Amino acid sequence: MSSNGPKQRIFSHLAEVAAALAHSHRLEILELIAQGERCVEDLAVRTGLSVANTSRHLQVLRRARLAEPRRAGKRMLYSLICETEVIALLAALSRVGERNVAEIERIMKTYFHSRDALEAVPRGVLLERLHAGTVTLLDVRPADEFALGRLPGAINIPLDQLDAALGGLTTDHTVVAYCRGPYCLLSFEAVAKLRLHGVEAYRLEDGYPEWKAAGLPVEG
Amino acid sequence: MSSNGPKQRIFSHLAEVAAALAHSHRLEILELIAQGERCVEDLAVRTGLSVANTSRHLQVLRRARLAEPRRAGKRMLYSLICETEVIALLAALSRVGERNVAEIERIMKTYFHSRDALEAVPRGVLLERLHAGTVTLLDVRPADEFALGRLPGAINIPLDQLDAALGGLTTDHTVVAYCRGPYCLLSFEAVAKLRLHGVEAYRLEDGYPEWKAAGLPVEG
DNA sequence: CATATATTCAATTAATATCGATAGTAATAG
DNA sequence: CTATTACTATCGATATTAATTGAATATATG
Repeated sequence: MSSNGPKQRIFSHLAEVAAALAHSHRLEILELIAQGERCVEDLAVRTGLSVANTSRHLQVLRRARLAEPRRAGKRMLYSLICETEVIALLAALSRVGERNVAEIERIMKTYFHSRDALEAVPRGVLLERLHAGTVTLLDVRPADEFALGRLPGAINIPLDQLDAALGGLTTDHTVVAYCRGPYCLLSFEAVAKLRLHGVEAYRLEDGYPEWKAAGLPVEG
Repeated sequence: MSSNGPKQRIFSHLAEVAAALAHSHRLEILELIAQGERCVEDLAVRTGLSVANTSRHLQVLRRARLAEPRRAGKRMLYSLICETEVIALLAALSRVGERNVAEIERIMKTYFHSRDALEAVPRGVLLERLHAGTVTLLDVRPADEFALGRLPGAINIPLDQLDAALGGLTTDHTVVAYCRGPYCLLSFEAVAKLRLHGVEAYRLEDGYPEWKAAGLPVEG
């Protein structure tokens, strides 16, 4: 805790919010609930953490007022509070991290042998092309996340079903793939697969939560 | 540290950046060096921390690549890296904190019995009124911070000299006061003093670093 | 070399993450 | 209505990590 001035006390409160972001598991949880509300066990399974640990992390997010549960029967469904602001904060963190921590760039480049090749389409460009009808919009997240909310007109082929679907896919259109957010790898891999099959494919820069936070229309 | 996927590793890096923000002393240090570069001892004096502790905190900021020193003789002068992004991150943190942590509002209201009365002037409005020449711009930070950089046309009367200066102050103009940033209390107190003396005074919302980060012109 | 300044070290204290077990709390089966 | 089931939260214990201080070390100046 703190001390004298009101300034110190305010900084302490802001520091608590930052502390809630200061753990990779919590960032992962935030990315997940940014897709839509999720119960504790669900989050535990997806993150590979124990339920007790997941619950503990959720309490931390709750105390920092970043996330909030509502009861639905036996479950507690967690979601972001003030989605727009929280997502903006995560985006600002990513931007600083990306610019400052060269390691992040390195990981991206190592893992995907050519991140540059997997060009990102900005939201504005996608909007135009959706209007013009010159693009197929592909959501490669798991089906249940798709069900919780999606970009308008998107079709859902989860990444693990993409290979199977590629056979029957007719592609006179360019494909734009999206997933959970800037560090979700699903869309990267999807674009790589699509290109191997000769499809002209691109990633949407950012993912569903950022789209929604930008006030753009969503379905679901 | 972490584990398997590249995603986990990226989140770990972002978490390190967040961890660097997760301490009130470091937030205070960041606010100070956002005014301009500062040596370690200087920061220690201003924050009331020991030099060793200040240095330690600066190393944390350095590792997170939020701040960076340059040598100047015997001193190491620290400043922000990528000012614009870092200030945007701090602003996003403040916005979430302010909206989510009701306590912050409460502190502001308790300390200043009427925060609302101390209306904040947005940057755009100030720009217009500066152009029109209908406003006196007052920088109430310490003289050395003023020397490091300031808004164009501002006059400097540090808060602790304001009472003395009030006698000789002729005020046919509205006064807009600014200081270090949204949680710096100097401008609040200045506006309160000015109003007691019958001057029509307002605070600039945010402070010098945010002005500079917005790409607006500065002097110095 | 003596001085001023900054960093690092060693040691203490405090906070956080994690796990396994236990204790709520709400739906539902009887 | 009660007992059971299915989740979630909390507690106690341990391991890890962070903050702070005072002393020691390093780095530049003159």
